[in-house]
Amino acid sequence: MVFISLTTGYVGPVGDRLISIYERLLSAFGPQDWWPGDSPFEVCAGAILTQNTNWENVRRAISNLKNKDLLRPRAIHELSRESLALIIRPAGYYNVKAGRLKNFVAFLIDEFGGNLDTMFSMGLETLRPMLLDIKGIGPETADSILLYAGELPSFVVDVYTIRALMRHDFIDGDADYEGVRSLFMDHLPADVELYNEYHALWVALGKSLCKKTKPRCEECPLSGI
DNA sequence: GTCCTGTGTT
DNA sequence: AACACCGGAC
Repeated sequence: MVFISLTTGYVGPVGDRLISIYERLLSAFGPQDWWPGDSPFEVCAGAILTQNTNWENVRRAISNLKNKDLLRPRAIHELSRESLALIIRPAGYYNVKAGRLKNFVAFLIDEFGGNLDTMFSMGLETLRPMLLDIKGIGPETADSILLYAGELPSFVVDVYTIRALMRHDFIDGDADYEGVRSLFMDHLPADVELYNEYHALWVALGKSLCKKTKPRCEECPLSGI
């Protein structure tokens, strides 16, 4: 099926399991067509703004930036943190996130002349540790930028992924970010479209059924897997 | 473990 | 009024 055309080799029994989970999610929710962003830079900004924040509030903050023609690296670099904070206010944590956005664009401008194509041409293994060195860019934000803005095959793990995997006993309670990311990357082909869709499907599951409180487990497409 | 914060839901 | 929201720094 889809799996065969994506596969570069045998991915093992764990990979087979991960693929069957993927196929169930895809059947239940359909293709998600992420990321909601008109440009790679918008995706980078969205990845920072959505930290622990619902997407609707992020969308408002991005809309504010667009309306002022400020959704550009140079523009954000030249804005004061205080001014930027007021503009992204709907996203919450606005003082923190204004600093984080400016940290990212300072890195982008200093290291790559403000050019995202140049940044992503560094490749996954080189770029990921560089992104993680930026204050305010943690593993989930870095992987979201790499995968959804750069189209580099870095699997994104989030609270929804962890929660669902724990509820189905695929991972235990002390599982950390890198461990769960490795679970996917060590057993699946390094395929951008697969990683894109798979993460988006975990989010679809987490928002609709596998919620923090009052999960609707009886409707779970993964029951009995 | 605690802090950072607006907006919608319960 | 309390909780939840595609985290990360300290």
